[in-house]
Amino acid sequence: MIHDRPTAASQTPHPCGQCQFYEGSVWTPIEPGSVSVLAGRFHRRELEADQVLFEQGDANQGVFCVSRGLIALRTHHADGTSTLLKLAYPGEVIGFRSFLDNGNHKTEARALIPSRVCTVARRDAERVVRASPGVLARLAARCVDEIDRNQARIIATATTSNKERLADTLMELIERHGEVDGEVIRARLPLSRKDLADLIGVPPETLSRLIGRLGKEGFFAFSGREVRIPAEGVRTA
Amino acid sequence: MIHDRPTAASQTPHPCGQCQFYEGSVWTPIEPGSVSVLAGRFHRRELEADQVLFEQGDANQGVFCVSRGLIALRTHHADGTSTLLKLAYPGEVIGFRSFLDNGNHKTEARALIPSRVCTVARRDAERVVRASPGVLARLAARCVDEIDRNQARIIATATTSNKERLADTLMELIERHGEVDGEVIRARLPLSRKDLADLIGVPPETLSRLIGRLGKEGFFAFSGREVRIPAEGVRTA
DNA sequence: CGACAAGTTGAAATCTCTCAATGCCTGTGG
DNA sequence: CCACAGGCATTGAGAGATTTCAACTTGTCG
Repeated sequence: MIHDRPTAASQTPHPCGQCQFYEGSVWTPIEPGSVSVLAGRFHRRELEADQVLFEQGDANQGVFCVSRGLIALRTHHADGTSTLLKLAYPGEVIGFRSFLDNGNHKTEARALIPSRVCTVARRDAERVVRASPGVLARLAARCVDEIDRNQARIIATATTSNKERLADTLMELIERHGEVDGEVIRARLPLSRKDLADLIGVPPETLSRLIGRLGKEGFFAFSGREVRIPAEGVRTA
Repeated sequence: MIHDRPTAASQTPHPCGQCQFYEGSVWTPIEPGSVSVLAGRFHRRELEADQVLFEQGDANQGVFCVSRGLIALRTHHADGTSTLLKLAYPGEVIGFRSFLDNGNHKTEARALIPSRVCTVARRDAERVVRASPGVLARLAARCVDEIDRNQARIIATATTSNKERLADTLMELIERHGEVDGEVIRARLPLSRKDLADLIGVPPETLSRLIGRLGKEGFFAFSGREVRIPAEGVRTA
């Protein structure tokens, strides 16, 4: 393969150049010749809340970067139930599992709130990866992150009670979605009770009771999808 | 980088050439020039039962392929408990997480039975990966396998009862370790009760009771580390 | 044989699940 | 404006499963 050498004249701007997550993106640095491949067929997509980006079982269409909003990755089981496997925040890459694997998506990706996603089509992504192995290395790094997260979840499930795990999950959500409001931090959870239950791994009734118990203990205060905690030493991204 | 072209005279035999898992190995195919790198510093190591290959927290020393036996990957928690995260059978690659991530091992690797492991030292592995991006792609594929396994475990924990999960785990173990003996399949489990309990995610006492219940139901018959099931349609690798 | 680890059993407390009923919220149609 | 359907969420109650701690048994290895 012949790599284009950058010249002042021929240089195409990197399509992710304006992205807030350009640093740390899997798409940079790459061979100059690949920039035009990316720039050409790069695609930005707006999703409304509840809109599906890809369905479980679909053939992989490419690699997606979340640039705004929040995407939920779920698997649906034969009996109609589903498990919420992951929340993908801005800066995260999704669809890379099936991209690397050349197979079908094992999860459904659905926007929880209005979101924006940048897509690199499969064929183009493959071309860029071939020319720029660094991209593959960075995708592998994302895999490693995913492995770490999943293992942390397995360990948490094995070693902590449901109530603790709910409290931990809430703290993570509050870090992301909370805002200081006087003496308290207030967060509007982006999840339905059902989804939150899936995340903890209990049925919704049990979640409801866990929330009731946590509320009674006083640290967390719930009202619908809103949670409040005292403002003390909690970093709110 | 200049790639050696293979010639009848200069060709070094691939060090994994004799390995039962040569096909499907992450180390093949590679650039001919990398073969001598591999061949030079390749290292084969025999482990006794219970011997440690690497400790949790150690810096990554390289990439390991299990060629015989069985390696357990565990994490140790602050409170002294531990979780058995994975059983690595012959043909599997371990240590790639920390290799890709350039970090420390998050798990301890310990032989459950006498085992053999082939090692490619970190520096050499890096060299080969740079010259042969295909290796990286194959490591990424192993990552994807790992992600799939972990997700399957998360889903199983969330959707099936402990008893079911124990039965499923036993069937997998029997597939690997069982031997047909007349009307029954007999397997000697390579795991202590404690490890088996870790794998299911319950304390040993609960495991003991689960085993008791499964035994009473009649399909499985236990005696110490041996399990027997009726021989019917079960593939025994 | 004896000591120590591993595994099992007992019993009470706690937690969770299931299923059914009720409450809450929202959007629609009269 | 109101009533009401439909979906989500909570609550109740009983059955079932799990945890914990302690006592006891079994197995193993010197």
